Amino acid sequence: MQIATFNVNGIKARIETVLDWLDREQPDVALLQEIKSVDEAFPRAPFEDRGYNLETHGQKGFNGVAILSKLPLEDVTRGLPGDPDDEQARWIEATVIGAQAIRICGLYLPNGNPAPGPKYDYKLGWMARLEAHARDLMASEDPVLMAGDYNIIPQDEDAARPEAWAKDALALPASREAFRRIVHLGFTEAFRARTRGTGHYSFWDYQAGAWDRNDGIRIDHVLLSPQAADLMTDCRIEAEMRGREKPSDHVPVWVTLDA
DNA sequence: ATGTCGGCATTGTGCCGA
Repeated sequence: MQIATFNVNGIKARIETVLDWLDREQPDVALLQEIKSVDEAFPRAPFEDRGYNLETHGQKGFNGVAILSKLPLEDVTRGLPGDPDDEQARWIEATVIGAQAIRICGLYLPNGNPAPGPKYDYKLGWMARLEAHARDLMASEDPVLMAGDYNIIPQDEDAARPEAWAKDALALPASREAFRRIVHLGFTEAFRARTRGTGHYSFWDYQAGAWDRNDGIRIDHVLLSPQAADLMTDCRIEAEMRGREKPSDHVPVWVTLDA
């Protein structure tokens, strides 16, 4: 089973890019972030015509997540538990029914800039809720995958110019600590389980020729519970997508599971 | 630090978020 996470930066602006990608790469499951669309305005038809089941959790203008799946989806839930007053659309989860059932979670973690400030407080609060929910998911002992735009640079090696991000919400010590607390519940960070070293990025700013200079950061991650990690046979970043026509500022990250 | 982009409110362009 091939699963990809992809921050598309606006589904309406990116529709041709995303459809070309689906036709070429044929993921079984795709988790999309920053759809920037309400559910009623999401262009469902071209995805359903290609045989994808589609579940969205959108809002007007910002944020928004979606799950595409060629396999059946069951028990879909929307919104990260822990704060009924949180109106930002950043979490969706569903069970994908393949050779074995996998709980798949798509997330768009808050950016948090500027830090310090209320946006950073919201980020850390959201991560505390994520930790609590991840603990519950881990306790299920089912195969669980949590993937998306984490807006976290886990280590200095995950940035071309770490010094430029030292005071940014994506790399501050408190951000990294919150990410590690989640990983340390027992999750495997899929990419780093297979690839070491510098130079591996999933985001390049649109500004200042960041792609041309390979001035990137790695902020899109896949976390696997032990039961899911045991199924992983590959994980890769599709960096070449950043050089295509009308790219998102993020590229897809893929995992292959023997399921 | 800022060389860009998407969406919104809104009809020409400035603001916000990233």
